[in-house]
Amino acid sequence: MNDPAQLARDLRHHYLFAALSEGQRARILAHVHIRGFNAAELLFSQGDPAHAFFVLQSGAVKLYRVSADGQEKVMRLIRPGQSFAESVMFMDDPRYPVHCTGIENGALISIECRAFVELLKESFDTSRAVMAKMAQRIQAHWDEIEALTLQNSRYRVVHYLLTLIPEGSRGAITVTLPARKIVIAAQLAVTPETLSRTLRTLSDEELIEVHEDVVRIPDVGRLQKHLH
Amino acid sequence: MNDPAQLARDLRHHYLFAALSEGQRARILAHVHIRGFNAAELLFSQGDPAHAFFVLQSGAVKLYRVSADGQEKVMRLIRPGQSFAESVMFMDDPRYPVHCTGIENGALISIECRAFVELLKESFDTSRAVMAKMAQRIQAHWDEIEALTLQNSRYRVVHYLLTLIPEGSRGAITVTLPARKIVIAAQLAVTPETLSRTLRTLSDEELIEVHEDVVRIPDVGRLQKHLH
DNA sequence: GGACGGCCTTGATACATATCAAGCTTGCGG
DNA sequence: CCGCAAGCTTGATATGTATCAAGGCCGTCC
Repeated sequence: MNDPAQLARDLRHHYLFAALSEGQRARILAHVHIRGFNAAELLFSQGDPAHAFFVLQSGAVKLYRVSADGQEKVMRLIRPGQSFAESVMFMDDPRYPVHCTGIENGALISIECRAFVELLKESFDTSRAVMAKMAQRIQAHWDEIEALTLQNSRYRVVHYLLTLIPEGSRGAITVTLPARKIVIAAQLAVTPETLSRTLRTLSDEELIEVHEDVVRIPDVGRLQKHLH
Repeated sequence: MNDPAQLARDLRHHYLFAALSEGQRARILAHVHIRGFNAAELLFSQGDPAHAFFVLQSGAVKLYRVSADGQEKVMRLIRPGQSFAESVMFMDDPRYPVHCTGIENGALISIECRAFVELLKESFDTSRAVMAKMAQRIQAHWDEIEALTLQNSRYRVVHYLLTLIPEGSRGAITVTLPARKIVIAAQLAVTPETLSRTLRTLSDEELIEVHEDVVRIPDVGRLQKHLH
């Protein structure tokens, strides 16, 4: 897992590195590190000075904020292959804007901001890839703000389930929840109780069947129509 | 207002154009256009194909989404000098992710995406400026998502008032609301009634004084302490 | 193997904010 | 000058979701 050659192979097809030449890739690898982490391990805190951004190699982490009274809002759930905190590359006083904690044992790849920005100067295609990714995130944020303000908790739960299914699925499909329900609830900005009740209601309406963390959707089209 | 030389002067110090050479600036100006608009005029709709992004020259516009039952959420209120929709430059199927409508008569500068991306290829400093701006927006979105999920309406109103005052102000200060209260309420994701009641409560507590669209804050520090 | 502590569910209740409704003010058009 | 629509405020009521509370299940640790 800590093998540099393996790491190079892992990153070769990642959007952040795909457009680089062999030489560039070799150069940046000197500034790429990997570390293991455990479930529940705090990886960084909101406000910490930020000199690197990340790609998750394995396991899972959550990015979240906490209110004064301890309530938690999960901003993103990160799964292997996903990158996060690229934005800190472009800040004047770079600090992580969220907390990051492991939710499953895994390994995290860190990329030094300064070195990667140097690469961006040389590789417009990489810059464009970064900008495209940031544009996607902005879109996703707007969708989330809309869901939080214009839609109710049922909509958010249904919508979330639909995001878990592969692109363009029809008919019956089974998905596995990517984290414990408490974490999913914190991502959807509802209490665990409300999530539980919403899933029960959807089950009673025979729109879904829930067994532990496995959700069967007998008819994707019908569920979509129930987005309210 | 439609004078190209004036337009060139307007844009020279804008972050999107500041890093360009004279030649580059001249070239992009052929792909920059300006148009007037009226209050309440629809400038584009969510889902429209997008070939340009914008800088507001004068007046004001709102970027917003609408729910199935007609409820409106203002995503951003744009004032002169501010740019918006830069993200569409980097989309595969570029479409505006929000509606845009004038709220005061004004003029809008549009910049053709294709031409600007060509410039980005040549000017890393401009690319970096765009990326920095996108990073700022992502930060702002996270702050907004936090405010919507972890904080109540009173917090959002107080926080909003504090964003209106100049950086680092202390003591007494007077601000003018940048739009009608209905629009502000739609931005804060509360009803006009709730906004009205919240402002009244704050007045009763002598944290603010409201006269029409002018808000006097006798003690900024005291208001900040009341963020809850 | 038993006890403890999370996680999840379900029920009862509380509360923040929306909704509905009415009245006031202001600006504009006839 | 009057009437009317739009914006804003204030009051009464409704409602969605949180909170509080209890119980069941399961995995882990002594």
